[in-house]
Amino acid sequence: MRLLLVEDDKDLNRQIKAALIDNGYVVDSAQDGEEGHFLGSTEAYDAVVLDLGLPLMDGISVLESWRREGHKMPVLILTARDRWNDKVAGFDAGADDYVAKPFHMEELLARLRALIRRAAGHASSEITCGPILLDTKTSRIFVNDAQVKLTSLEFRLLSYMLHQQGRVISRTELVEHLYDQDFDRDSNTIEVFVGRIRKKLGTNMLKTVRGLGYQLIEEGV
Amino acid sequence: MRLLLVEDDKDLNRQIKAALIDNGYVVDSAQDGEEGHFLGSTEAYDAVVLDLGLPLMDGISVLESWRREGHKMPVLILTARDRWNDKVAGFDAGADDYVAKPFHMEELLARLRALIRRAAGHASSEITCGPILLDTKTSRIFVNDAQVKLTSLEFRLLSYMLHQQGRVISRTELVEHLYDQDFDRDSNTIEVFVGRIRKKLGTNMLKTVRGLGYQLIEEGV
DNA sequence: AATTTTCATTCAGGTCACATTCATATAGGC
DNA sequence: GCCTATATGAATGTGACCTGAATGAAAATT
Repeated sequence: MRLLLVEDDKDLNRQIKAALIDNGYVVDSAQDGEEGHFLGSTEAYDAVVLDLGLPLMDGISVLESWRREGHKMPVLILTARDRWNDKVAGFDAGADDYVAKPFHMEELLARLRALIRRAAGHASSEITCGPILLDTKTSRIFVNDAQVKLTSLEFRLLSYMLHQQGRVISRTELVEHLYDQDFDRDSNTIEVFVGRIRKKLGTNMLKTVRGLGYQLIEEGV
Repeated sequence: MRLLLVEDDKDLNRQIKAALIDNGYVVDSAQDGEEGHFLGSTEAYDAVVLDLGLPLMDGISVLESWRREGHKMPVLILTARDRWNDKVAGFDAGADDYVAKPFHMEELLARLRALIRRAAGHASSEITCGPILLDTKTSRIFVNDAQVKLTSLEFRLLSYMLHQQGRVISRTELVEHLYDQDFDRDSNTIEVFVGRIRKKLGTNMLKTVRGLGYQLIEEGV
């Protein structure tokens, strides 16, 4: 999952970014409203963490601008506690959630998890696809109740496909969500990972759709 | 919009219910966990406001139970401020949002609006033509609920004809939509594809209009 | 009915996308 | 700092599927 973090406070930015990366997200970060707006408009993110008090361009304006341009990614707003009128403005500008500073990192992470899985259309924190089960709070994968041990990138790839299950996902989309911005896309790493995941899962649910990409689908045969 | 409110505090229950009704919602309310769980399991709600501290059955258990049963309606949790670990548990149980008591009614309403708005974006888009069904999300074709496996170009051709169903579509139009620009149009690939699709579908709904092209039409065998 | 045109069907190359394997680079843990 | 686990890129193999030609069937035109 690829996230955008827009926060001008350097320390806080670094701190949040580190926590997100620790939790397996791919993170781009911006330190002012204009850069944040630009990134959010041009790159594909699964969610955004957006501070409201920003230099150059206000957070609410950034958000309104995205929504006007048709970007629908979930946005979690970050701002000072007890400015609840800001919250109402934020929600009406199209925010999906709100966290008051100072906050516990666990809460931010929990809200992000909820946001991302809900954006994919899943209600509970466990995402299943046939015999495959992903527990999003512990980041573990099970097949028929037996845990499957995946490496970091294997997990991220499968996790993304579980969130998007059913859809046909192109290799470029996978690359965009697994790696940050620049990536030398001339190699066949995706194919290699798909191969390894298939072997570890022991099912043939991860299908290839020739010419288009891959598809995770619940179906025996 | 129909909402369920589960809150044991009588005053608060009445107060929230009144505010919701004022805002045009239809509201059912419950005063304990068991009643709340029963209503949420048996009735169809667009969203739920759920207190955590409840008699008879705890809020988290109610929520987990719903999710296990497959109910996907958005749930907003209500509980005492600064019990942030409750929030984490709530989100991981499948909550979509959280409001701390005491709260401003405007905030609750704003969050509910955001929740409902977001949940609305998940209508599955399917296109049908008689017994043929195209699930655009998963890019699959079904005939009488049996999946038909098509190759990439076969799929694109049929998909285009489904979108244009009823119209007579010339071979050149098909070629233009299947291939980019220049194509050595001296071969009979379209005819070959049409033949293959007809065989796979097993219906004769893909008619040929002599001299003009093809037409996908809903009409018995 | 004969001829011509248009469409259907079958089939065998040949290509390209994908799978697989391995060797090397890199990172992370102790 | 070493060692193991993991990521990466290249080489090679393999099969699916697109293509085009050849043949056959069905309309349409005479």
